[in-house]
Amino acid sequence: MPDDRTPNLKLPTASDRTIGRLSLYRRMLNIVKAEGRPYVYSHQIAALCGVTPAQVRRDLMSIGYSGSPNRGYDTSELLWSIEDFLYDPKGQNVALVGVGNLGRAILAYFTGRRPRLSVVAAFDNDPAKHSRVILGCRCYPLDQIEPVVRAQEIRVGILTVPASAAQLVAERLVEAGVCGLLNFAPMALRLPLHVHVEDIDLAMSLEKVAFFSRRRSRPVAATDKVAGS
Amino acid sequence: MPDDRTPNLKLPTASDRTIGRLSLYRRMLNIVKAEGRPYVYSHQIAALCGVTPAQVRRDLMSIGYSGSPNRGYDTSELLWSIEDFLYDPKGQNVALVGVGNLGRAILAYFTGRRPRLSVVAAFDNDPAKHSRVILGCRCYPLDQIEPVVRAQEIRVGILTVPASAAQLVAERLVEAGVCGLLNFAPMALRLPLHVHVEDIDLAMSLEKVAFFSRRRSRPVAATDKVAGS
DNA sequence: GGATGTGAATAGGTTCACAGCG
DNA sequence: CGCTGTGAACCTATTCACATCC
Repeated sequence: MPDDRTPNLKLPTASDRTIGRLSLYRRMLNIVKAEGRPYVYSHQIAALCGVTPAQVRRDLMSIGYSGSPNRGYDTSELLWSIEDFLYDPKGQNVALVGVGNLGRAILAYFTGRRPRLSVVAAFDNDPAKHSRVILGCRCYPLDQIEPVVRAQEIRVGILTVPASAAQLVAERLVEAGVCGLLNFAPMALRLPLHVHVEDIDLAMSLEKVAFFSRRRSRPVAATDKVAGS
Repeated sequence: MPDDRTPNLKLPTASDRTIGRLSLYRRMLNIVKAEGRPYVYSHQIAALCGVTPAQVRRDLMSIGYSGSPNRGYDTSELLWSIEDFLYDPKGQNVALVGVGNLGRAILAYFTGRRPRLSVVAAFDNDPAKHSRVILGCRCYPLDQIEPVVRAQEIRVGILTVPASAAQLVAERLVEAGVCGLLNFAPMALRLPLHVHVEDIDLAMSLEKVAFFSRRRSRPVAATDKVAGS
């Protein structure tokens, strides 16, 4: 029995994959805009992102933005439209747990880069790191997760702790109000359904590449076809 | 017109997703084995990996390993079977290009960890890093890519360079014989079809998490359901 | 003419459900 | 019984193809 008391405003429903590509389009549109081009066609976006033009149009359909049949999409308007869809107008605070090699690299990668989504707190159980500011980010002991996450209204967490600690730390974050996790620990987290987990498994990815590199035929001719649309 | 001169041995065909999960199963089976359990059921593997039992059986089917209906799978045999399928018996050498924060973290992550798949060379255009051994890995200037990759028969590359350099570096690697790339640069690489590229886009992943964390309803009751099979 | 927007067709991956077996 | 192996159903994502518009 479908619930038809859905609000009138047709809230767009985009799949996981679509969200990822929208993030990509956004980045590429920034480049297009920087080049001073006021309009783009779907096939141009597609080429930049390595997808098909139909895919681009389908994705843009899902956020309800329409282009003009003969000029394509208005670069600035489309960019604004995607940002409006993807981002929280107030911005979102992020916490990172596990300030090891990977944690530091991730911190460096995100620090100061994006205003709408900033890593505002780091946690580690190494006392040598506490109270220090690492890459523009205050570092706290693990038992400060609860108060800090609550105080800064952090809803997104990045997990760069060893697999053995991941489940426990994740639960603490969720307990404190986090409902989205970017998990680098090679472990399947068991968490409440309302929490969205995105896994990045470096070892798995490398093994996949290694596997498929073995399967690929060696280059046959000097003039190989080129991948992408 | 299908080519039916396929060799008789039914070479297993596994999809991209399946390869990723096999890598996961392998890791979990190592744990199961370390616990001294000689047999596992598909539902146990499934629980450890956060997938469904049917999925596990399907995946194992694709590598042609069979279990026993009442004891499940022989842990050691299955482990061996997966490793035999995933890994090159001779081992594979890997090169990393871009020894920045992320590059170093990745190096630290993989160094000495896995015998069948080792990062044996790093490249960077910062002269301060040349000829040094960073995390057990010799660092060369970029113009040494060709000779080093050829000499060590490297077929897999890890790209941790800025987006602006990614395409060029990737082409050089491929030119030297690389046919699998783990790409951390936020850019769609345009490469010959025989090259397998696995993209890890950190910014995109974080944006996805942030997006879905906004959509998720806050916890309603104290006793939430738990995700996973 | 060449673009967009979109229903319909296709491809691909996951789950169901059940036969078969120990 | 409860497990495995697997055809078939299902569901999701992508692509095709074409009506439509400037």
